[in-house]
Amino acid sequence: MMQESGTETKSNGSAIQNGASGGNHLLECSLREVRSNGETPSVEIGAADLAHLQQQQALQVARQLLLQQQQQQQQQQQQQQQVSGIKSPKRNDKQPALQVPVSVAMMTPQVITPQQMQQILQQQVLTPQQLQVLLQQQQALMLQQQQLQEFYKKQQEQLQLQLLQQQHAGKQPKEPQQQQVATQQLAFQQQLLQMQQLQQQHLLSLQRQGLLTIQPGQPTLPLQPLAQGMIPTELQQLWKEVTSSHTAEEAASNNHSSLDLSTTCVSSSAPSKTSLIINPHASTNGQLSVHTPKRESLSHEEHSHSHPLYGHGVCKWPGCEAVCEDFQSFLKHLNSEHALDDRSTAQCRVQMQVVQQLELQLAKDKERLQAMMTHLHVKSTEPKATPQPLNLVSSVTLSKTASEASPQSLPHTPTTPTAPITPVTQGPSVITTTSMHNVGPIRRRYSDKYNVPISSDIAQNQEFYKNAEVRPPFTYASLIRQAILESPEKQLTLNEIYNWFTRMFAYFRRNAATWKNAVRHNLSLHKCFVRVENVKGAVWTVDELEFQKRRPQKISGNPSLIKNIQTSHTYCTPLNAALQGEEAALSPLCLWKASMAENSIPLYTTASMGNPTLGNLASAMREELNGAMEHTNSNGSDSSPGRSPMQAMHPVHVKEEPLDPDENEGPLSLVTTANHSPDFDHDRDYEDEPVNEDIE
DNA sequence: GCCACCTTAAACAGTA
DNA sequence: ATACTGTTTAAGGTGG
Repeated sequence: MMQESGTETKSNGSAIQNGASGGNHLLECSLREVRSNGETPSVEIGAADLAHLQQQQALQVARQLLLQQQQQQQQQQQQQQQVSGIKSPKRNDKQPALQVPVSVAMMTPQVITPQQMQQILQQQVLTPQQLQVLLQQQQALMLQQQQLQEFYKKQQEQLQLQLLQQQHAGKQPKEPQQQQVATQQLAFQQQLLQMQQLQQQHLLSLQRQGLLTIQPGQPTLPLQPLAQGMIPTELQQLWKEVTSSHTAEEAASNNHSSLDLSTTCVSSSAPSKTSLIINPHASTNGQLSVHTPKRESLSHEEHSHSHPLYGHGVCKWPGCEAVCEDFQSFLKHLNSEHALDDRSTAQCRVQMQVVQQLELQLAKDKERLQAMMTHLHVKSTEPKATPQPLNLVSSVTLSKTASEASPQSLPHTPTTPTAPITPVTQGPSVITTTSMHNVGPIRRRYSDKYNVPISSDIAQNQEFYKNAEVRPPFTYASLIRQAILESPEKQLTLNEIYNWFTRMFAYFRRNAATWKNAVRHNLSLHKCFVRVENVKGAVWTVDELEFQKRRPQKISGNPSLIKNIQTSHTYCTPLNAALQGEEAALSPLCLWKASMAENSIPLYTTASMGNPTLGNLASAMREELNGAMEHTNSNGSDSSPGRSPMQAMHPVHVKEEPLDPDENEGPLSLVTTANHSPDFDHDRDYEDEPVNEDIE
């Protein structure tokens, strides 16, 4: 799955700036983690996930160990104190001369930085097991160092106390004792140095193995001076950035447990003065504001149903997962366990890093998409030297059915023309949005042969339509019919139809007045839609007979029918025609398939393969394409997943038995009668929803 | 260029 | 008065 080549090393320009120097060890760890992000190559999400998971597991174990060891250390220290008989309430500040200068680097666990870890991940040379081992090694090193640090600090403290006591006790000769302690500390420092060397060796060995590449300008070990504490304004800025993150990214990031690398750092250090000035409220609501970038003034209740940190009775704070029975207890938990402290702040930073990585990933995929589109555009236009628009869709000779698919929407879709919100959406959208090049007519019609059953298309591309503001390649009539048929009662009120549109298609969440008007217009115009007075008002049903009427007629009346008959069964489902009704519509998938088939464009197998969803999409496309090619001119059953067996039927006119159309789940009994053109009802042309689908 | 189909816009009426 | 529902007409775009 991990396909990143690691060639992308562009900096994301981390917003976090290096603080001057604050000496806050706690924040240092976390800050460093975050800052390293600046040079961090983006990593496939899959890899990141893996890393997060493994890190979390390792950290959990590490924390437990750390706790135990800390306790042991305390016991040891107590014993030592008892032996030396030293005790004093006061602390160090006073004896700078005796303080052993410990470099910041020494105080900072020099484990592999996230950045380095990412590099490793990017190399894709490690198996999950290897990663696990690495992580464990890192954790172990971290632990050791932490222990040493703890011990060292205590030693220093002890030294101070001794000195103080001696001072108080009179001017007795203190040299011996001091020297003793100093020696002790010296030895300890040496231990720390050894530890560092050990870690360095570890890193070097990794490097030698090619698992880790250290960037030239970057010091490996004593990592760059850690960012010290941040000033409030910086923190607030960070908060802003965090809370203004893209929704999709947030959703994604919420699913990622943070690296939580800072936790261990935090646990061992004293409270820092950098502790933020952001009030706890802000911190808790800060994430809420993700969706409602407003402020804390909003009551918790308002968010009770959408709090990003609460779901399924569990606290979603990275690495927490505490069970909270209700929202109130969750709030309690949030304010107590995740109040504004160093730890929470550090975790937040890590989360920021996660988000930034996701953003990078998104940017990369967008770029890739652009490149693909550019490439395909050139290919489809240049070689053929056809006046056809770059539009993939249009580049194919499409018949009217699918025709309207693209274009108009472009102007209509204000959102990024390039990128659908989700990766999944990108597939289809790519096709429909190719028009972003603004070349060619806005509207195109697709060939009937590419007809795809609306139901299967919608089912297959449901997520896409829900998330991408791409106009579905179906006529209003088809969509309305689909909405009605999907309902349990096979009948819907106008409002319910509206709701279906908005629920199923992101595109119809805008310009409501326009498309609602169109819906009403279609309901009134087409005979196939029957208004039925109900107890609670009027509902709309579909007269399948009427609906199916026209298609055959069309076919019969149109010279191109014959051709369509052959081709249509290739792509479309007769059943669809019968059951689903408008099969004429072209799904993005089909469009793409069609374009690829006709343009001899290699099957899409790469780009998004790293993404499961895209991978599925791609495979689905391949499947469809293959099916299309194989079944051309054959009545063979259509095996593509989205289609029902009926779809394989010959696309001739399907006649329904005199059954109540409304009760039909599909054309109950279908009788294929070779075209019966006779009854073409010209009066209501619109009823032929047949084939025109528009895509914007 | 014509025709058919579809979309969009708008006017209008009835009803809650 | 307003909003919603439903009908109808007109205009424009697109493909056959």
